[in-house]
Amino acid sequence: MEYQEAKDKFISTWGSLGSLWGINKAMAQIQALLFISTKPLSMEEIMEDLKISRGNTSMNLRQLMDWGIVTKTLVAGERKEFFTTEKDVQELARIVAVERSRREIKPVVKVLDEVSSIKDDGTAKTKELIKQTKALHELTETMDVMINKLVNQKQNWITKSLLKLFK
Amino acid sequence: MEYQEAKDKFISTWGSLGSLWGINKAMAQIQALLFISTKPLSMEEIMEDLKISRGNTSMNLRQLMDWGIVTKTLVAGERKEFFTTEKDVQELARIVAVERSRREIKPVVKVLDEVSSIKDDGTAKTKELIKQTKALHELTETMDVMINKLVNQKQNWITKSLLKLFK
DNA sequence: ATAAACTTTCAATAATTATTGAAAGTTTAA
DNA sequence: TTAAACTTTCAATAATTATTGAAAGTTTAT
Repeated sequence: MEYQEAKDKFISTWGSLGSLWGINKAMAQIQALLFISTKPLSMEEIMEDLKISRGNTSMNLRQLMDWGIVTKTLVAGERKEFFTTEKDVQELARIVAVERSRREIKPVVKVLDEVSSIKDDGTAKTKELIKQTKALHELTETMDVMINKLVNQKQNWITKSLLKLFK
Repeated sequence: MEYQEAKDKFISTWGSLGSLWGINKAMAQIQALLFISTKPLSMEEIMEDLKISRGNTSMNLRQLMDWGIVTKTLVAGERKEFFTTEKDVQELARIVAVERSRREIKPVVKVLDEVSSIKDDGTAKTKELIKQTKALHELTETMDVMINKLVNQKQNWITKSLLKLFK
């Protein structure tokens, strides 16, 4: 496999994985492109390489910056903006985990808490709703705590966690 | 909040969470409905409760069965089929984790392995591609091992894991 | 065998989500 | 200032994904 083929394969795989995880394709592909780039890229270069429009590139770069995965970099002597992504995989994974916790898990925990706190009117169906959503609430909250715990180990968190689990 | 409102809120939240995670809305809603039901439900009842068509119900029930989350149950004296979902949250989480590992993570690990194994032609961009995809490969594989490790503790795996991590 | 009761399939359609591109907005250099 | 260089916004459109519903398929009881 040649460089170009490998590159395309990586970008497209990362893109479809992204959309499977609620991150849109272009966003994932831009990140992938920056991830394997040896230097910061301009909007122009990204558009050209991925064959996507200026508008699309602009919007998705913004989202990536909102996630804290991509940052603007100044390139000496250049007027236009250049972009880079976090290059350390562990730090990348940390950011993604924290963001997903904040955006997706926490709101669900809140709803589960509300739903499981309704007044028990004594009927079987109400009891079941309360019981099951309580269990789900507890699970989701535990998972969230776990993620945040894992992720706050900073240095080498994945390896450290793995070791603990294997004991 | 009354029973019906709480039920609707739970089902719709679970539904949108589902679509955020690459599971379609109807599929997640059917599972949610079964999860809080006090008895097995027929296709008829599911259709009616969620206001979705027969075809949609049939297809999504099949998917839920493929995932191993929903099972057909025979109800004495009834000809039609009835459905139930796994009611234990920890077991449910285990099944989902194993399935996602199989369906999503493993194929990506494979691609990353292929891409990171291309011949190093000495250019900077090839070196960078290899380096970064290798790092991603290692990360993804470690995470996959971690998930499978977590999940194979069977009994009370989440609590057990949390304890280990807190030490 | 037949027909009623039920489930599945799948082409057509609807709903949702992503993408474009050009106009509006902003920044910088001279 | 002004105008060129650049970025953002957003209504229109395209692409994708989900849903319907009716015909075809299957099972069961008689």
